[in-house]
Amino acid sequence: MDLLSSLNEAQQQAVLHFEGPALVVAGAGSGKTRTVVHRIAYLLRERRVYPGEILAVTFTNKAAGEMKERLEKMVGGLAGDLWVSTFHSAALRILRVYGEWVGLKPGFVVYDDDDQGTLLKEILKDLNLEARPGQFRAVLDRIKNRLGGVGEFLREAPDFVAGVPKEQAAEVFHLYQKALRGQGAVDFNDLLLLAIELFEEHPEILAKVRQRARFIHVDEYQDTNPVQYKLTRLLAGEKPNLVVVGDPDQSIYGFRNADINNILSFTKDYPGAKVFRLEANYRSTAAILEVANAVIEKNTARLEKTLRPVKGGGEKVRLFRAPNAREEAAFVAREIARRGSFGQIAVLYRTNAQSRLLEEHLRRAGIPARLVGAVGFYERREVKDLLAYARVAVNPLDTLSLRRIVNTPPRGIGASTVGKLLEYAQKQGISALEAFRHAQQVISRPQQVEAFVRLVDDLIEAAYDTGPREFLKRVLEETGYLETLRAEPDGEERIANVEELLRAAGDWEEEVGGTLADFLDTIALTASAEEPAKRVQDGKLEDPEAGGDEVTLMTLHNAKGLEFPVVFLVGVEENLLPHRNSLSRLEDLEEERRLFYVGITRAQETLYLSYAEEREVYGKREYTRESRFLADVPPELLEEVSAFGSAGAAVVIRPAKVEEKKPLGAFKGGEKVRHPRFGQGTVVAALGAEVTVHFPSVGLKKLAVQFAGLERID
DNA sequence: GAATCCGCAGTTTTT
DNA sequence: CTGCGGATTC
Repeated sequence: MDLLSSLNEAQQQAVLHFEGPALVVAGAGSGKTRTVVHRIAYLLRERRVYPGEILAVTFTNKAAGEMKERLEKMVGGLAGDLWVSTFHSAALRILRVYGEWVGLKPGFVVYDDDDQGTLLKEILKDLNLEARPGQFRAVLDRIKNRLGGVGEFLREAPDFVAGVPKEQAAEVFHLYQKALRGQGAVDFNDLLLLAIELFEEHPEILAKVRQRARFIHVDEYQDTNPVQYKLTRLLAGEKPNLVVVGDPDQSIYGFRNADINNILSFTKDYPGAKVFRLEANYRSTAAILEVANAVIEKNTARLEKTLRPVKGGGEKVRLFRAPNAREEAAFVAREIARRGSFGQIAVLYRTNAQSRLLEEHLRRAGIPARLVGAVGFYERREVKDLLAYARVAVNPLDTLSLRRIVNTPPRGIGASTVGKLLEYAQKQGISALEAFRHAQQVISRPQQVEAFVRLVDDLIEAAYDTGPREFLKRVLEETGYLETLRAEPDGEERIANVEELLRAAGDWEEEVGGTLADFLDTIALTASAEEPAKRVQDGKLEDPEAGGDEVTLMTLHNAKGLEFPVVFLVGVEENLLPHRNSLSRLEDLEEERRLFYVGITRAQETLYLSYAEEREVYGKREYTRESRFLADVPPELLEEVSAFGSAGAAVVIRPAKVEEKKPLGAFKGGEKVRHPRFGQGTVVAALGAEVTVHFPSVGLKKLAVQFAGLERID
């Protein structure tokens, strides 16, 4: 297959880039992944680069999987040796090999946000600090995500953070780190920080890894944080063959310390970097793109870029003003019912809390829907309980997990017993499990604890030679956990979740394979958005692949990178989009605007915007008004619809003819044409009455369709 | 030690 | 409104 012929001029240029740094500014729907995949194939085929020298970093495991799949299709078996991974997975993989060089214990586990929160809460409680754990986690993340560490934090933070003096916050941070390491655990941020530490202290290891990453691609570069930036720099080295791909207009993870400046100043950070701009948009109609462009133009933190439609014309954007959130949801359900073909439709919102009403109305209307990434599957209590058994078996030092399972299901080992045993552990300087072994010296009725220790020892033994599925089944058998669940109010659903976990474990064994410890690693690095989606119809978890014709519900953040023929973007109102917590700072407001932009650019054909003038927040009624961002939508591209009308179909209040404001003529991107003077060429983009054509003879030309006298060649 | 009840805080987004 | 933690009761 020809690597270039199916690409437009800008994409080709990017693909042909060989050595040195390059920035690919890839607008929404501009064929970004395609370009990266083709470039890798080009390196392999035309430049004779070994697959074992190429690293591609993506933002999610899902994206990594998709890229790998596409590469396999293009280059076949060679793809097996490529390194395609997220930052975190890559770091973990390195630390599994070299972790001991930076003080990690062999079986260390990765704590997720939940565990991080639990640990933090305990420390705060021990110190009698009245701080909000939620806020405190943000502080912790900040310290860990911005390189400067505690020193910088103490220098630059205000005197009080999360309700406590910053010196005390720093103390909590130290205790937290100590507790983590003490039980052989690392958190998400540690993965990257320790990788950096490893590289800086052991240049020989860095040199080795660099061999494996002579050509580096970083996708979604606009979402990298300072730590990831540093890691990239280290890997790229003195002579960086580094291609970063991204779109500052889609930078929406600032709250997680992603720094949009990483992409904005790439050409300064990497002198001599080439810049390629992918602006031809293959996804959306001209109308939708014009709206998107008009909205994002208002931002200041940008790289100049305008999306150019390949598709023509299109319907106007529809706006529905609902008297309240209930009516808004009802409108969405009615419109969807009217349209049919649910699989093409997505409903996007700013906050997860908004999904509830929508779910309810869709269910009532009998519309099948799937909820992406809401209540994390791996965050459910019953799932975490079972996995805690696995974690203890793999890493007996994991006290957090040990405490979780010690009385789950209830086996007569209550809080006071555990308290005594932990105190003993502390005093003796031994691990919690060791203290459990000495139960008869500590408590008066040690039988239950002794039985529990036997169970744990059995499981530790089993963990050596048992796959995840069988291991989990064994836990169920030996603990009688299922029976306990059955007695609970929503036991049936919980049991279904347990079954789903077993199924997931079985699938993993088939598709990936490995030890129980590997399985835990996979789970730790899987984001909720990548999990099996939740079916709204029956409330149970099912295989997302199994379904087909379902409406997709998700947050704007989760929608990045996806596209749908029909998109409903709901809650376009003040305090929600932009969110109330983002109103005071300009940077935050701009990020909210980018979120709006991301939402708009998900739509291929039809875009609905809606908001509610009244909405219940925490059961309290609140009044709101339309989002300030709506003012930036060109009025002539907006069409207001009403809920009233026969059969409940949306009725256009101000019917305006859907004029083809920018007729595209007959040309489409990729088509071959002949020009009277320039000869044969390929259409790169068609924007309104103007087409951009690449001619081998003279390069890129912008031509007016009307006058150019272009002829299509078949 | 376990079960039940009450009060209050929390929801912005997540690798 | 929900879910969690703490207090109260069995």
